[in-house]
Parts: sequence; C-alpha cells; structure tokens
Amino acid sequence: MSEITLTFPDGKSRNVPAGTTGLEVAKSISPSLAKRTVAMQLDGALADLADPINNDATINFVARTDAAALELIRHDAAHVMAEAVQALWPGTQVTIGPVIENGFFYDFAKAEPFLPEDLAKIEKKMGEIIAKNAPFTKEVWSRDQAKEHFRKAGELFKVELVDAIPADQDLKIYKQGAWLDLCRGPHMTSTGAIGKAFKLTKFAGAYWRGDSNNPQLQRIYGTAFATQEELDAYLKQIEEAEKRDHRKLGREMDLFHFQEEAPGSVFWHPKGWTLFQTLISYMRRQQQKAGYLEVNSPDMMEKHFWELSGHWENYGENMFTTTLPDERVFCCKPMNCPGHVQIFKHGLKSYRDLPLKIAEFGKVHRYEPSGALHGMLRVRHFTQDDAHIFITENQIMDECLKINDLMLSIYKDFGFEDIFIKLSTRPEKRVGADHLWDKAEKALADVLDEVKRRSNGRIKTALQPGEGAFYGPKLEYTLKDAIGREWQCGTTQVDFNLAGRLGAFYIDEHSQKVTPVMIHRAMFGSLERFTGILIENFAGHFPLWLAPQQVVVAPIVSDADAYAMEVASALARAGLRVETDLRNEKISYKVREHSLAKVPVIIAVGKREAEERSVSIRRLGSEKQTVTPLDEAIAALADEAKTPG
RNA sequence: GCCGGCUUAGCACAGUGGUAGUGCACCUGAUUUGUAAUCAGGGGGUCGCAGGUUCAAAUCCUGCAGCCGGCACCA
Repeated sequence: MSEITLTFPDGKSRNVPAGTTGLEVAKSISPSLAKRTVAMQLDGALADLADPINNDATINFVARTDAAALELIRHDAAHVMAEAVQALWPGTQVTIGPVIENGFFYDFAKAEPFLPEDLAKIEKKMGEIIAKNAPFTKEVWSRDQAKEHFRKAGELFKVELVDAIPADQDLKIYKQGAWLDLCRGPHMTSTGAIGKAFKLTKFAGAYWRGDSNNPQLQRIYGTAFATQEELDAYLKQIEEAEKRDHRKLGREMDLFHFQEEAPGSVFWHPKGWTLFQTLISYMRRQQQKAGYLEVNSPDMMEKHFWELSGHWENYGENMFTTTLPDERVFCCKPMNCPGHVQIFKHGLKSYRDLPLKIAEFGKVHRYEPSGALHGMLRVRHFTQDDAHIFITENQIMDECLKINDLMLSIYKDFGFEDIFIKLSTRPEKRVGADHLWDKAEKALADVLDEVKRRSNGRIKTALQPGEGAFYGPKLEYTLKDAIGREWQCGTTQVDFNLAGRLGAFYIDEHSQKVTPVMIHRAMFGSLERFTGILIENFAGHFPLWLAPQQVVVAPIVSDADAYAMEVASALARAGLRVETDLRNEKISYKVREHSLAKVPVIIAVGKREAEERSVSIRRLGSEKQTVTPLDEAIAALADEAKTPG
C-alpha cells in the first residue's frame, strides 16, 4: 500500500498508509487528542474526522472550541433542529439548512405555521437530541437510491435537490442516530459536540430557492456558539444594536415621524430637517468644488415622456401616476436622469462642454413593495444627491475615478473608511444593444480594477451578475458602520443608452453629432437612508457639526438667566445651533434631559460663571465638567462645529 | 407582494366577555436649586379602521390598513 505524508501545524510530518482516517491519525498521536477532536482540516479545508486521507496534506485537528469549529457547530445545530422539528411535527418536509453569518437557518415545508411558543419546544427537543450524542456518520448513495428514499419519505424538495447535484459530485448522506439528511458536510463527530450554547431566534417565510414564483417555506433562524459566554455576548450585541435603531432614536430625538396615511414617507421635524439640510449643504459644497452644476427638474412629467426614456416599460410598476382633470396621465419621477437629459439638450453642446456635470438634490417617488418599507432605510419618497455626467466615450475611466475619489473622501468625512464596491452587470430586463453593454461593463470593470489597485487592497470588491440598472451596469459602494453592519450608499452607473433614446447629442471635433455617454452617480444615495445610517452609526451621538442642536445653555439659578441668554446669543452669533433652558428646575434635572436628548454640549452657568464670565461645559457621554472663559469656549466650539472639507 | 406576529393616552406597557389602568411625559401650584429624575395636585384614550357574534366586546370572528421580523424586491 502506498504511503502519504501528513504535515502538522508545528511543521513536523509523518508518513501513513494512504486511506488512513483522520481519527486513526489522531488516535495514533494520543487518545486525548482523538477524544477532543471533532473534525480536521486538510490543506485548510474542513473535513470529517472519519474521512480517509488519500493524498499528501497538511493536517490540523479541530477541537470544538477552535474558531474553525464554529461553522460546524452551527451546521450540526441546523441538522439537529431539523430532526427536532420532524420529531415534533411528523410529515414536515426539510429542505435546506445552511450556516450563515452569525448563525444558521433551516427551511421547512409544513402546512400549519409555526407558533411563537414552538421555538422553545424545538430548543428543548434539540437539547434532548444533543444529549443523546449520536455520532454523525457519512454514506455515499447513488442518485437512484437517494431519490427512492426521499420519494418514499415524502421529501419532495430533497428529491429536487438530488437532481440538482452535479453528476461529478458524490451524493452524501449524513446520519445522526436514526435521522438522516442529504448534505455536503462536513460534520463533527457527534451531536454532543454542539453543546448547549445555541438559541433559536426567529421565524420567517422564505421562498424555495429564493424565487418568489416558488412555494413559500417556513424558515427558522438560530445561532450557536462553542460557549455560553460567547452566545450571551452575541445576544447582548444584538440588544445594543436595537438601541441604535434609527426609528427609535428618531422618535426619542424628535427628528421625524411616519404615519399611516403616508406609508414610506418621512415627516421631517425641525431637528431632523436641520440635520438633513446640514448634509445637503455639505454635499453642495463638495460638488461645487468638484465642478458640478446644480439644477432642479420637474417632479412630474407626462407619461409618454417616460415611455420614451424606457422607464415606463422597465420601471413602470414602481412609478406613481396621476390622471389630471384634462385626462393627461403624469408620472412622479422615480429618477432624475431623463430631466437632466432635457437640460443637457437645451442649447447645442460641443465636445468642448464635456464633461458636463449636472447635479440635483432631487426628490424621487418609487412605489416600493409594502413589505420592503423599513423606517428611513427604505422609503417611497426620497431625496437623492443625484448627478449625471455627460461625457465622451474615452472620458469614462477618468470621470469614474474622479467620482471614486470624491466618494471615498466624503465617506471619510463621516468616519466611514471600510468600503466595499460591487460591480453589477446587465439584468435580464434592460434597454440597449449588447455590444454597448459589453463596452459599459468593460469600462466599469477596468475602473474597479484601478480603484482596487490604487487602494493597495484596502478596498474589497465583488461581482453581482445581473444586478445592474436597466440602462447600464453599476458600481455599488457599500460602507461598514461603527458596529460592523454594511449599508449600500453610493452608486456609479455607466449608461450608453438613455441619452440616445432621448435624442441628446453633442457636436464632436469633426462637426458630427455624437451621442454622449452618461454617468449616473449618487454618493449619499438617498439622503433619507444616509440620515438613518448616520443615526445608527453614531447611536444618535452626532459629531458637533452634524448635531441638530449643538449646545444648550442652562442656568443653575434664575439669577443667571440673563447671563445664560447672553452666552447663548454669543454662541448663535458664532454660528452654533444653541438653545437655552431657563426652566425652574434643578441643574441635574436639566443635565439628565439634555443628555437623553443627546445634545452634544451642555453649558451650565451659575452665579460664579456669570461673575467671572466663564462657562461650565459638560460633553455628552462624559461626566467631566470643564470651566472655561466664555470667549475661549465660543472659539473652540465654533471651530469644532465647522463642516469638514 | 408573500409568510408569521403586533396595533390600548405623547412614549413604554398592563389589562382574554361585565361601563379602561400603571410609569414617564404634559398642565397647575410650591420649590432658586452646582451637573442624569424636588414635592403636591390635575387633565388626557369612542382600545388602528370597518363589519359581525353576544344581553354585554379592548377581549371572540371576518375584512382592511399600518407597523415589526424575515423572504422577494431595492437607494
């Protein structure tokens, strides 16, 4: 029998007969190693410990507390959950149950819906199954055998899965006691290795194979960790994230509200609107510096115009329409691009005018599916920091890179430096010839390569086939917030179609009419969404320049009222957003209220401060008080409150 | 849009067939107070909307809407 060489993490190696299993190797080293090992990694890839090893490899034995075991714990927990569900509700079909970020799920086909109290029942049954500590064993079945088995068992989704497995792959069946599942593996040695640190978190409906044309299954989400401490820490983290929810903070901080009569539409309150306007003036300044020209285009235009642009055909189901008394049908704009093309078309353009950058803080209306609405993060009326750049074909790379630089510098001003860019290519439903799509996609792919190269690998990228806009492919900028969640904000789209459809052209250096290429781009994306993201990112504790109310001046005794008002008006003259709190309350009461309202700077003034013309400053999140001369305080706060850039 | 859940005072919640409650907030009065809740008194809800069952509905049933958690869709 031939021998193979196994190399261990410490660099040592040993020769064993080909076909020796991981378990045998572990046992040969020490019984205790074999006992605590739940799986192995061969050349870094997880494998069943019982697998025979047939080739030279580096081998690493995985204990259940190793980081590498986490996905196995979760995957095994998903199997155990499926067994538990079938034990409790015979006749339920199992489908798929993968590990996902932070946990796992399993989708079931069951006639009756799960009830809220079922989670606890399933958890209990899972505990029993885990306690039995049945070994996971693997068998390779033939297609026919597997289909026969699942058909008899009434597992029709599994039959479909068997058919979907490529012919060159083994069809693996994993057994845990009497229960079995089709699965690509690997698994740990036995169910007991899952441990007790698992929790089922929620139910959801989910379409079979993620397609809304398919039947809907019932999904149960759960998570599992090696230790209870890690599970508790995770649950705590979820709780903390909930405290940042922009819907909750928006209400508490009196920024905005929603109501039934306008689903998906924001009622901006004064403080929220101040924040919104602060963002707009910041962006306006950035765009002015970058050579954009700001415009404004109509919110409603006649339907035939949207037919011409292709929106009616490709985006019509998302559009709000209204029939006027004269029976003409108008559409609320879901995008600003066609309007900007009209502005471009007004007056003959020369190649010398390009690139022409037209920007608008345009409010667009999109009829989003009711189930998609989510606070400010998904609304039906939102304001884009939109722009359309009209260029010649050979300006694409240069302009996209400029946009990229601007985008990154803007995100940096808000503290977002962890950026992820996705390239979305042609969707099925689209306008324009394929050779134009080829060019547009190639252009963006080149831009992406260049951006990645320039960032020295700091920026991560990905490809999303079929996810582009109907008129062109796009780069989507996703940023990571303070607690690691990702949000899609900016987008850059290269469009060879729309200008031509709407009859826009410029005169080139040979006096010929040429259709310009358009770049569609937004950086915040939606101001509403970006505001929501900022609220959650900062947990309401905005940096001074963004805070809707920057300072409150609170006298400690009414004798200091006059001085407090003087301080406040001096701050206001210095450009700060300041209010006074002259109420007849104790200073601790005022401090508490303004802290809860997340005002970044609380200035308390009593007789002492009035006499020496100073202020006592308390910053949000700190209990420290600093007494500073009034003039110094004003200068320092005004400086800190300056808009970046 | 789909699956499940929820909807009671400004906010957070209790109340599972017998004329609606608590805390905070709000209003009034007293208190002049040194950094996260001063005390006392008072007002406020046709229980999401529309039907139905019942002698009687916040409570049971049906429909609709909105919201929440996902799925699908997406800035």
